[in-house]
Amino acid sequence: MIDIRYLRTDPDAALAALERRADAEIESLVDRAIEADRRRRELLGEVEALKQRRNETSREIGERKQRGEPADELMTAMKSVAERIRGFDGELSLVEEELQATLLQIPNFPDPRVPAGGEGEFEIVAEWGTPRPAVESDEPHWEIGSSLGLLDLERGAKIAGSGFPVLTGAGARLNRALIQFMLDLHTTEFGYLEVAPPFVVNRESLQGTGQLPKFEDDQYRTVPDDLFLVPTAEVPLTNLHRDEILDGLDLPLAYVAYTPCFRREAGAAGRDTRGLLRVHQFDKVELVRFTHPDDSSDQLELLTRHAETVLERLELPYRRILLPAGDLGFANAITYDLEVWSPGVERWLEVSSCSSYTDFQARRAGIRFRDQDSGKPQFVHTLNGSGVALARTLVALLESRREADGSVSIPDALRPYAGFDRLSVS
RNA sequence: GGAGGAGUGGCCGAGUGGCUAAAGGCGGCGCCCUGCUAAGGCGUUGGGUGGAAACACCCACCAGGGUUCGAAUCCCUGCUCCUCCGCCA
Repeated sequence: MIDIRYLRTDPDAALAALERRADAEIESLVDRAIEADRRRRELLGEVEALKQRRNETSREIGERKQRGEPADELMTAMKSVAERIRGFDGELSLVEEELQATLLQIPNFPDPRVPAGGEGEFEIVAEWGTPRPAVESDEPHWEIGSSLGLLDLERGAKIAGSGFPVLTGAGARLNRALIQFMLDLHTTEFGYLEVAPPFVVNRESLQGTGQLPKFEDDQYRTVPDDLFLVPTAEVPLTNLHRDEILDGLDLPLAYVAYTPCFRREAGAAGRDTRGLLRVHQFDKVELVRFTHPDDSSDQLELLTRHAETVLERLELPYRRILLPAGDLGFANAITYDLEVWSPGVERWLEVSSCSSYTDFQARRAGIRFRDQDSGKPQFVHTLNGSGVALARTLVALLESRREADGSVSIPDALRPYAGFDRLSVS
C-alpha cells in the first residue's frame, strides 16, 4: 500500500501521480483516506492525553499504597477516566479500520518512466530475433497438438472444466522439460535460490502481495479452510519474508520457484478462449527479488534480462514492451511484458511480466531491512517476473518451429531435457 | 483426530499485579581507547502522534477480548510451534 504520510504531506502530488492510472475510484478513495487519517490523529491526541493522566495517577496510587497511605479518592476518579479511554479507543479502532480498508484499495504510484495511455498504448523497448513470416502450412497449436498427440482439451474439460487442459505423452514431457530447463538456468547461471513453496496460501499472504481485498473474485478459494490456490508463485515467494526484518547486507535476495498457477479469469470470459491462450491452470517458473530501494531500477533490468535469456535460449523471437499507466497492475509501479510471436495464431503472446512493486508490497507485508548507515528498519523493494510462463511458451514453440511436413524441431537448449530432437506424426 | 507443554526485543534468556520497556548475554550500529588486530569502555538497537530540532507523550512481552485505578504477570477465545499416541502418502 501507499504511504499515508506522503498522502498527508503532499496530497495534490500523490493524487496527480495516481490519476495517471485513469481509475475513476481513486479520487474518492484518497479523500476518504485523508479524512480518516485526520480523524485518527485527532482522536489519538485526546486518548493519549487521558492515558498519560491514567499512567501518572496509577503510579501515584502504587506509591501511596507502598507507603501505606490511602488512595481511594484517586482510584474512584480514575474509574471515569478508564471509562472515557475505553470509549475513545473504541472509536479510534473503527477509524483505523476505515483507514486501513481504504488504503488497501488504493493502487501503487506509477513510475515516472511509465508512459501515459491505456491498454495497447505501450512502448516497444527492445526486440530480439525476427518473427518467421507466415506460410501456407501454418496451423494453430490446438491443431498441431492434437495431430501430434500432445494435447487433449476435451478430456480436460470433462474432468475439470473448460480452461483446464490435459497434456499427454510428448506434450507433458515437453512441458516438464521446459520447467526443468528454466529452473536450472536461473539457479546455476543467475544465482537464484530454488524454492518449492505451498501451492495454497492464506488471506494474509494474498493481501501482502495485493490480490486481496480487491481481487478475490479472480482467485480459487477452498471452502472449509479459506485457503487460496496460488495465482502465481509470486505470492508464496514474496511472503517468505512477510513480517521480517532482513539484514541489509543480504540484499538483494533472489528466489525462483516452479508452481502451477490457478486463475479464475473472472470477467475475461470469451477472450482468447481457444486452445492454451488463456486457461485456468498453467505452469510457470517465477523469479522474485528483494532489493534495496536505491537498487530496484537496476535490479529490474537484471531480472528482465534473466527472463529474456530463457526466450533467447529457446530461440523464440520476442519483444519487450513497457506497459502504459492505464494498463498497469494494481500493485505495480513499472512493468515490462515479454511477448513472443506465434505464427499459428498470428499474435504476440505475453509470456512474461517483469515488474517493480517499489515498497508497495513490502509495506503491506511488513518486509523490511535494517539499513547499515541509519540502523533503522526500512521497507525493501520487491520485484518479480515470470521466467517464464508455460502454456503460451509451449504454444509459441509448437507454432513457430513447425515445419511443412508437420513435424516440430526442439531447440538445442531443450534437447537434453526433452530427450528427443523432433516431434513427428507417427 | 486424542493427551500434554511452550510462545518475551534482531537472537538467546530472566521476570507471576505497581520504580520492569522489561535483568543478563549475544549480534548490529555509533563514539572512545588503540601502531595493527584482539580485548576493553560508553551509548544505541520496535511503532505512532506532535515538533524545524532538541525533545515530550502514547502504544508495543503470539493475536483478539475481559478483570483492575493499574497486566508481560490473572481469566476467556484463537493461532503457531514442540513432545507422545492414533491415522496416513
